[in-house]
Amino acid sequence: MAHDKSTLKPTEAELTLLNVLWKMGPATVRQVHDVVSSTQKTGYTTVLKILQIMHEKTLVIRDESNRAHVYAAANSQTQTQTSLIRDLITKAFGGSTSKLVMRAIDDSTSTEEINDIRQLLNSLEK
Amino acid sequence: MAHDKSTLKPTEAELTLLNVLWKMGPATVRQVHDVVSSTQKTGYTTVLKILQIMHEKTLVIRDESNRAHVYAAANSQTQTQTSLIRDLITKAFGGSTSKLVMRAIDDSTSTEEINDIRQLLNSLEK
DNA sequence: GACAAAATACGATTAATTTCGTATCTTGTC
DNA sequence: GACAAGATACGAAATTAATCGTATTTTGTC
Repeated sequence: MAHDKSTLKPTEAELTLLNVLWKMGPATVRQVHDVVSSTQKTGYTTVLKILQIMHEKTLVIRDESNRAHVYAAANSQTQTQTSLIRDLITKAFGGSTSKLVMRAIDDSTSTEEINDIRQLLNSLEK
Repeated sequence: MAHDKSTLKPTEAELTLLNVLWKMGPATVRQVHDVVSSTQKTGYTTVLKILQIMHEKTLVIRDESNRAHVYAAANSQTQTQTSLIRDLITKAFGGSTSKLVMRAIDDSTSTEEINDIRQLLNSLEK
């Protein structure tokens, strides 16, 4: 089936690069590679190729005015997170947000996290 | 990198079949296919093959004592949901459960869901 | 303007996933 | 025990994802 462009889900490798771009802001291939390769052993041209593919998919935008192209995430981290979690809720939680939240919280969740969540709920109008 | 068997993440097609098995309990290929094909156009042997692959990966167990093998999910729905959500929290939310919960709840979340989540938080010991 | 450094483009390979056609096996019925 | 129905096994094609080597292009410096 053809994919809906607006809700295109990044692959794992793509998400890794998006995380770098969200953190650093617009960056060249070299800058992205420097960050990524500090954690994983990934070749420079691999990062380049994935960014090029992401550009075709419009997951990133590209400024070509300089020799080293500058890439930036096309969608905000928030938008992407929302899309990913909606997808998971649909496919693994029968569409129930509350079931997902129940599973998300477990013994390893810190008191701070729990309190943050409580505050969030308090701030809701509903 | 080699994959850790215990936290093996089902693919999308595999998750679809697991959802059926969790709902129906142990079932034959035919039974699973009947359910799946009511929603999607998927061939019988495709379902068979995926279940066989899942068996190799130990995502399902198989009772071969009858001619039509009976498949069952190897892990509970709860375990799998927990594993999927942990994975997403790590890869898309920088490890923060509260950030994930913030994104999970949006305008489309019903009052009932919100109240369920409130009750969950109230029932926590923390 | 030649050279070197450093960038992109391109193509090919490998691996994983999904799909399904065909072959084969099993078993109840006559 | 032959047949047919219906099951599994097997192999291969099609797709998507991930990787990287090599070729080519760009540009600052001498």
